[in-house]
Amino acid sequence: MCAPAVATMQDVATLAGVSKQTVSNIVSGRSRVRPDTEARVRKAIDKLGFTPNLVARSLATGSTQTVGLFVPTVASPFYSEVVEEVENVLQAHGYHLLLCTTRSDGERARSNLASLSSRFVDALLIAGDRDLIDHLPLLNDAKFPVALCAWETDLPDTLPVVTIDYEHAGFLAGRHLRELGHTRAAVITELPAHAKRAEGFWRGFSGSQAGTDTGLTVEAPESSPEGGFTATEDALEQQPDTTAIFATHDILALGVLEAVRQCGRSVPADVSVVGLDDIAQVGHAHPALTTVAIPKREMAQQAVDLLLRAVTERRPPANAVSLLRPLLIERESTAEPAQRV
Amino acid sequence: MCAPAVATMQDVATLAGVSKQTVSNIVSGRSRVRPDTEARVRKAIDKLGFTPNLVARSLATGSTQTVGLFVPTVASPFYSEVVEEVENVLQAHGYHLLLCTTRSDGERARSNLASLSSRFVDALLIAGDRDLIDHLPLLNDAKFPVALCAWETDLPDTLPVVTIDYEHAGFLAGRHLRELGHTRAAVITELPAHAKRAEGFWRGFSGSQAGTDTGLTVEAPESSPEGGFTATEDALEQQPDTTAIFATHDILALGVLEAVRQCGRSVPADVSVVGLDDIAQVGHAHPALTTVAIPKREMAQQAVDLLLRAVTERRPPANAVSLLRPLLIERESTAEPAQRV
DNA sequence: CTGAAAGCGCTTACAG
DNA sequence: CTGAAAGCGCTTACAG
Repeated sequence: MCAPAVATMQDVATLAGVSKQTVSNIVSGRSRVRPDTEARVRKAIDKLGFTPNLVARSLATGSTQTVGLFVPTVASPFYSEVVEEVENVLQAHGYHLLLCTTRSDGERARSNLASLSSRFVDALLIAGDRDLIDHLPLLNDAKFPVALCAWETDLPDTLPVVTIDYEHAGFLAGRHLRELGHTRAAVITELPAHAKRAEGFWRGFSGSQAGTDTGLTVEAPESSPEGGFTATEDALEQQPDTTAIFATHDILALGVLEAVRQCGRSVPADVSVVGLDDIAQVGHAHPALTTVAIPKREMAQQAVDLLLRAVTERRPPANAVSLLRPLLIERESTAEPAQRV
Repeated sequence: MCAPAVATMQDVATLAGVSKQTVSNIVSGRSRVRPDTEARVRKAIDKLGFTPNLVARSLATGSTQTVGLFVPTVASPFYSEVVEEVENVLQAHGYHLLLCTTRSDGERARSNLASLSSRFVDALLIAGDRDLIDHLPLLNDAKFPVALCAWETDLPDTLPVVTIDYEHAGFLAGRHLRELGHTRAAVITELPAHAKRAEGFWRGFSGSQAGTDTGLTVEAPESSPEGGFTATEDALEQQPDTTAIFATHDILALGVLEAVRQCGRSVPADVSVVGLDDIAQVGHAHPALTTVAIPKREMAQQAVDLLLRAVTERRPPANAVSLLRPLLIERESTAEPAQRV
């Protein structure tokens, strides 16, 4: 069970009376072999319970069929969806996933990075910008392709990145609310992480009459429904005539919904609410949340493709930034503002 | 950047004018080396940007310093916490995490299992029982130690398992509600997965007078707050005098809280609610949820320790089942039943 | 304290 | 279609 005499290719070969190269050919399905020889070899494989040693194969081929993924955490709907999408794409290409969660711990990130940098993965994808940003230079002499995704602030210019046009995401939310007729909005946000989303929102919300004072921005004390709740209470107190709220993340929006209700107003009759991300649960919220969806699947797809292409073509990936366009999903939390009397 | 001439130990050795074994000794810090030699070698290492090839090392040592983890999904608070705990323990021991999410896809699980079974990981931990159960026999001739955790139904007897005493978890919830004075309860659950939790609950709730008809059990249509919501509406309709509800998972309990409120009753004044798991968010629910905490950290710790001990001692792990005791966390969602007039 | 040899288990050209 | 050789880049005894 543990390690007592594992069969090797050589064992199979001698049992079948052929050379180990023939066994290799059969196992990898690379070159044609006489049917009777193949049958003999397969029988020997079964008998010995032989399974090729992937480490030896990796050393010989120079490929581990594994890609590393760094995410800040997996305990958040956004990143857990990213992880699953990345794994899907990897799997489709026959690759495995080595996962590192950095947990807002720069030192931990650094040491993980260092230990992976030894040809242990064929490529590395880094999602989210919180923890690794200071250690990015380490990556400059990585021995495999590296790419960034879900990157919102401070794009480094030495690495390819596949991310979202977060400013446009905010813009879509703002334009939607303006088009519905809202004129007084509040943005519930996390700064500085979500600065672009907020900027985009105001650009979309003020429309042609840029610079107009059309509302206020409140920072959530934490990235959770509670954070959104508290910030919304603040916002509604400071600006009682608010009819539209944009939360820069769905997680926050969940708390916004609750706070609005708690203040005795209803969504969307009194206040419209828009989120951002489209995490699974907001479709079931009460009311179902209108949100700007982040195309995580496409992002994962594109990032992994980029990386794997570089791996198979043995060249560095093109150093480009690819910005995916988000999409507004209209559900039940937005409507025209009530006629004030 | 990609693969053009990576420095090897031999390169370092010739540059420093020593043999590669000396370099190996220095890199692995294994045996003492003359300070001036070491200095020369370190200089060569820096100059060449040498970093040892972990794959080659693995082939030579027979260890990849990687353990595989199977979970059904990472998009659930329970499993994402398990993943993070496992990674914590692994990291503390200098191991990496290879993650596979099975996504309720038996075939996917099987193929992942097959491809890992080739000495690619030093050990394998399987959490949750939904997807892999049919393929467990494959593991009997795995070439590395395997263990199960977070296993609730149908314990296989060929593999060691570290899990929770789920029946006791239910018992604690039931006893707590009985001790508060409740006599009419409802259990919101997922069957058959959570059967033990429900059984334990009724055992604890009925106390000495076993067999008494003290309430009803309703199955949630899905594993989500909405599932809990719907099931609670049913329960309250079928049994209007319910004063206590046990949800067999916190996720369900979130919906229970909402449904009770929606029905015009309040928690805990009219109805007490107890969950199970203690996922991060329920501490912030309104009201904060009383729940039976699953010691995930201890579970991860014990499972990984078991596995790594087997790895280092080169023997199969003891084939035992270890049942961790959950703990009742009293918060604000439970109280004595109101005096009915 | 340092070096020459053998080996980990595969694969990749290259001959027959 | 099959086999003998060399090599992937380390480490592990074993000599000096």
